[in-house]
Amino acid sequence: MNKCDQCIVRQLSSLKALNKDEVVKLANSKTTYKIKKGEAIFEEGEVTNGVFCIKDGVGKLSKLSANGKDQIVKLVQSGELLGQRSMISNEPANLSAKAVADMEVCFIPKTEILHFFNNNNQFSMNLMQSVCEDLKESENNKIALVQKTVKQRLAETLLHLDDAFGENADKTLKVQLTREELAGIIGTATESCIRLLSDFNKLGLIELVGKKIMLKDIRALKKMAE
Amino acid sequence: MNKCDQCIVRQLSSLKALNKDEVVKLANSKTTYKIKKGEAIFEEGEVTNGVFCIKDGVGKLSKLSANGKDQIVKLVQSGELLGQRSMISNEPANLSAKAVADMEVCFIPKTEILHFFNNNNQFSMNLMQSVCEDLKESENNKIALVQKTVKQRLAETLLHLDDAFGENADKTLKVQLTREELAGIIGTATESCIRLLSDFNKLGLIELVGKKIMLKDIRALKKMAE
DNA sequence: TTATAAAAATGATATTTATCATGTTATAAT
DNA sequence: ATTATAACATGATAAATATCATTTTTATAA
Repeated sequence: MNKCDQCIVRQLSSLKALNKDEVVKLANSKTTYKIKKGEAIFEEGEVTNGVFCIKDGVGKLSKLSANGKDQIVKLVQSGELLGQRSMISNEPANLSAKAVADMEVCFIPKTEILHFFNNNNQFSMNLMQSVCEDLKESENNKIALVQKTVKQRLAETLLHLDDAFGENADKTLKVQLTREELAGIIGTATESCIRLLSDFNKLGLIELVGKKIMLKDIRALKKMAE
Repeated sequence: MNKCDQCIVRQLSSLKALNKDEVVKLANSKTTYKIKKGEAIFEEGEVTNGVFCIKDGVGKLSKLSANGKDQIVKLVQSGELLGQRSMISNEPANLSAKAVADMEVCFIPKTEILHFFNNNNQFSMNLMQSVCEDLKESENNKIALVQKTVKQRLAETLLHLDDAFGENADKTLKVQLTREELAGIIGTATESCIRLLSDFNKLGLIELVGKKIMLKDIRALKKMAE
């Protein structure tokens, strides 16, 4: 009957622990809206007062550095929750969330989430595990960033994008990032990123179809990444 | 009466939310032991089945990389809990924990912690916030690692060590890391780390007292770090 | 105390990566 | 369609950092 019940976020996120009554409460308190590519869901430093469910699209969590570069911390996609950390820590957002592709999101007020957290052990456990998962990912990602060369990081990131977001019918990567954004993920200068993509192209590891990227030799990319 | 009640970990960590009865339960289930400098509390991949309270000493959380370097993710000190993440995620440890200085730790079995988690909302909230804090730190640290030069990272790290662990009577840093460990924190080659310390020394930013490090010009170090 | 190993230090050099300059191609607005 | 703008691309060069070699110093064990 109500829409939240069938929502992908409800199926994939911590919200799967909610019972029928709780889902009804959820559906009544949420607000849905659309975010165009390039627009922000929230900005670093903003008080969000709730979490965002990503129903559709792809977003990036990033932080602007002193030198003006936008470091991308994580890409998020449909099914995921956003803003859990700052809600729980009672702090303004540490990162900005912006749409990389057109998005549809729902906002759930903090009071609602905290109510579930305090009354549904499975939900609080799920939420906890999701933050723990983020922490583990962040730590491992950090190690990779420091210990691998830019070339290795690029190979690794391309494989991850393929794996996490899939491919279009023409075999190109579904998430379409600008070279600047890709550079922001691997933590390098845009020119360096472009140059390496060219190299990969010449080596037959990938194929550049306009701005799109097609992975041609996964095995070689994997070897390069490790 | 019981020792856990007055313990520094009980005062500083999530455990502060426990009531008297719970602390008694805690005291009865814990086991205390000592870890000598260099020894491991647990290793990457190990199933820990509980958390560790750090009563005394300093430890490092690190991960061995393919090229044989030990990347240090975080230093931990008395008052902190260790192994929360893998316990909650139900996974083997993602990182190794080793003593940088002689340590005294208590082990608390998982069943105990989970019981508190499910029956004490304040405790679960505290635990949650502590993981969230770790996540935020990890993300910010990651950004710093990628966007700052090795020189900036070294300056930043020295300031952080001074701030978080304090100084000896002779004004040298209290945590005594080898140059290799320091390099492992800032993510660089040991030689590069040593070379920069020499430079800092010549510039009057720090003074090298044997293997110990004394910060001489905090203001200049801060300027260098940003 | 002496032998031995580990840690720290420094030089020479190679490699990686960033920066600046400039050109090209694609995209969007008029 | 035409112009303006942003994204992509590539060359030349500089700067940062790693690697390898060697020496000095410090710690540790026989």
